[in-house]
Amino acid sequence: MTQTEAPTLPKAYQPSEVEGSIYERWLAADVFAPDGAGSTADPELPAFTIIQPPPNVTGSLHLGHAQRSSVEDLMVRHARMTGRPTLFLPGLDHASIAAQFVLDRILATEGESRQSLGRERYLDRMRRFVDETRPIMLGQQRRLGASLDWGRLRFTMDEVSARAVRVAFKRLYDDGLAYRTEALIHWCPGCRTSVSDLEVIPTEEAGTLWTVRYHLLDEATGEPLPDEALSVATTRPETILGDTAVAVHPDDARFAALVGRRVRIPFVERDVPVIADEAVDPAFGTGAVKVTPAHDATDYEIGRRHDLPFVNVMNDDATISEHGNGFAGLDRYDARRAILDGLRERGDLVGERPHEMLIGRCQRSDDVIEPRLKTQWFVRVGPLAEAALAATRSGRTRILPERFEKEWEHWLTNIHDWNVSRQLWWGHRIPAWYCPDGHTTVSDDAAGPAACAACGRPAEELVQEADIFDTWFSSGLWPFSTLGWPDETADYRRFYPTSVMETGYDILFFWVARMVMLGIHLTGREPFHTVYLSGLVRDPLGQKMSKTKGNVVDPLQTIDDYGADALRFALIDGTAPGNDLRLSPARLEKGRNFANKLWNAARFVLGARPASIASDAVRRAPDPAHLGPAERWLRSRVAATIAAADRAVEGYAFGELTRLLYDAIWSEYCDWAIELAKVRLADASAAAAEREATWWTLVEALDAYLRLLHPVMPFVTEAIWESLPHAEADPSLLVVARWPVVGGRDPDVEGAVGGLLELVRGIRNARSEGRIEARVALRVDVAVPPAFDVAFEALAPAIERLARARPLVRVPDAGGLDDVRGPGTLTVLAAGIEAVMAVPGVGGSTGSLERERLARELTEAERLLEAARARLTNEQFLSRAPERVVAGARAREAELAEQVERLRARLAG
RNA sequence: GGGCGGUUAGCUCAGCUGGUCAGAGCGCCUCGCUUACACCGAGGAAGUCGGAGGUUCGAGUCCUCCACCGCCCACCA
Repeated sequence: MTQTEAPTLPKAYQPSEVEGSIYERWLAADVFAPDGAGSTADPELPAFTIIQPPPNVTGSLHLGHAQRSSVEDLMVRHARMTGRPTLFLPGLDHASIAAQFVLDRILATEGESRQSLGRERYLDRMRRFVDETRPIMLGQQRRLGASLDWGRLRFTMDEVSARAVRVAFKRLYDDGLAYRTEALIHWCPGCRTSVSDLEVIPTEEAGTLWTVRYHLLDEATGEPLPDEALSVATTRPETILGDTAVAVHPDDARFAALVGRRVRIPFVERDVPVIADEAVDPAFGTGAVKVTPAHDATDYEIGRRHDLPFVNVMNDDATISEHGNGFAGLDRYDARRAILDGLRERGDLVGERPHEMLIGRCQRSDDVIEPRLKTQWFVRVGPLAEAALAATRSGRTRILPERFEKEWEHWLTNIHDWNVSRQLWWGHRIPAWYCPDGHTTVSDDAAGPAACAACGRPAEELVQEADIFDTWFSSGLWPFSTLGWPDETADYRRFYPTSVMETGYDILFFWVARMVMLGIHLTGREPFHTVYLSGLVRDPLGQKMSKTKGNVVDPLQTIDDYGADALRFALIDGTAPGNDLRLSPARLEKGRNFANKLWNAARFVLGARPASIASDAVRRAPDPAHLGPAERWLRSRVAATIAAADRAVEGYAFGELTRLLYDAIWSEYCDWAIELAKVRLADASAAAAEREATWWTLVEALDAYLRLLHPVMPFVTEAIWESLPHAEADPSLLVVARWPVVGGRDPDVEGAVGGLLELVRGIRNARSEGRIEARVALRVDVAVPPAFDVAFEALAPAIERLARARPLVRVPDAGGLDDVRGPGTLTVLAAGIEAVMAVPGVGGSTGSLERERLARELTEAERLLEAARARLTNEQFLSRAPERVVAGARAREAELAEQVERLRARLAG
């Protein structure tokens, strides 16, 4: 008996049947935590910490999460296998505005609302809600196989984060980097809160540009002159109610005489000055601009320069305020219509034309944003941005792909102060207290300050700020707040600064920039050394996935259909950092098929175990004394693959990593190594030691490939590894096994065996072109050059089988082939090996076929040879190209020359 | 109005610092003897690497310009 019993593994890999239990086994073994019971980390090695964007607590897993988690998990699994202590910390973000948006919609279906519940009841409701949604996201990450350290699960609204937020804010305040002031902010009437610059999406829309006449005042009487007026252009007539000046360019001769005079603003009957300001573009509209300092950014600046009054004409709900006289209470757009009607009646609406413009819309609600004057907390970002820029410029923080560093530069050099106040409820309340005398006390004490810091009034008389922080404020502390900061905890000392921050490029500014700015200021160190930006996952047509388009792919369904490994593979294979990815069924199928291929290769190997090796044998290296050329070839190729995989991982070239493993496993291991091994394993005449060496070589290579592929496809590799013999030093789970070490290469063997494989390919090719039935074995005579001698002798049986060349006859040299060459033969040339295949039954008809084929090959070879010679006759090339390149070219030339010579001889003969 | 990216086989995309890099998967065409795998095997056809210049001994790979497509940033009312 040479074979053991058939393996019990099913014929096709069934991800759904193994993934769940494997994840459970990892958890039970406690291998994800750097200090877990099953960890095999070497505490002497530097820690590797990866920062994952904490998903929204109320969300569910989408492909963006899946992609990021796949990449993050790849990195952390690789690091773990190298023996480094790794930290991959799971977390959830309270996502204040997004969460409120979700809850408000639910409340609406229940006939309730934020307002009807009130702050406390609303927050209670929210806490219950997130308790329900929390497990969803966490469970989904497990389905993907993310090796997160669940024991360190954190939430941006937990007490540790809350404390970090308070301490961070107080530090900023004490350092003069947080201040409260009345300023123009972006107001979203739909969300009833201010939003940051980044949350305003400029949207192209067809608007209208109206031209309005403002009547100049009679300088003597102070009354408006019916016939003397100044025309201004506006796209927002309702802001007329807040106008406190009209501005013209200082050099504009048309209006020079009017500067200093006054006009009357209609409806509010306010008299305002005509002023000169550089900000006015004389070429646009009428050249004169109405100035509404409380509702427009440019006007705000003009207002500050000229000390104009700021009249706020809009309420929180975008209705006109009490300053809008007769229009008070009207919705902004109703007011617009009413004002236009009024202007028409007065005869002061003198122009109206369509106007393409950019309107700011709320990222969340899509409502039109209104610039408004409001008292808010701001973070002074100038010095923080400087430090963040210094981090990237010095290389202490690196952004991948590098091109994003330019955007980073541009954004940080033009950054405005960050409005951190939100008029929402779900979030961290700003720890500022106001006393009746107008003093502000910022405290990092959970209980609040004991007294006003300025006047000592007791706590009872102080009122806490009602606003909460922008959700990104707490997210910005994530790399260190999760490690216990501001305390110098063991985790903080061990894992901070972190290693890699991975996220989508769409939140580079929202989040990454804030983490770097806050991290440097608060901890004195860059929070991570590398920012790896992923591209966005799109649908097969390249469109962004969105619920409204209905093209959203549910990762869980995909995992059900294809397996988590296939999804992970699909999200990584063939991608480059920062490049978007179109996810199609074809990509998923490639991943699934790959997993299946690997599975079946393993089934073969397990089933091919020589009977002389016990089923529970401890893995050992193949006996060098019994290695044949095929085995040496495989070991050398594995070494090459490990080296290439190392390079890919070091270069964050994960798309390259999968490509190369796919090739190595499918096109080398399965297509050739296994096929070669089959022959030797089945050879009853071979010594048991030889069969064992062959098998152990297969096992060794498979083991290495499983390790290399594990970070990408953790489930199927773990499942296979479980059945494979392990070495004494191996742990029982692949997840904590060691990343393979590059072994020695053997160029001679790679060349010799590679040449023979090419011969097989050549024979197959000739058979195919000769339309020879697959089942027919043909005699092949081969002239084997000395370099292939040993390999040929050992692999002749394999060549017979793989090329269906039977008998395979060796002749002393190429000349010997002439004896067998004839009308019924085909000639094959491969890597310096020449063979003649007999084609019985075809008879003389091979002649034209043969000539045709050889002529084609000759033409191609001559073309290449000509090009090679052209290079070598070029003086410039010889003198300027490096030695290595010239030598390569010479070798190439010689090789081609020989090939051409042979082909010519064959054609002549 | 600035800035960035993309344009490589029918489709989706790799090609790192210029010298076997013209590749992969899918699709297509032929054929399937061989108990690991039809989620498979063997063979094949298919691209003047968007266009035009330039640098270089040598350019998908660097520079300039142009054409489409996409993205980011921007206070023209």
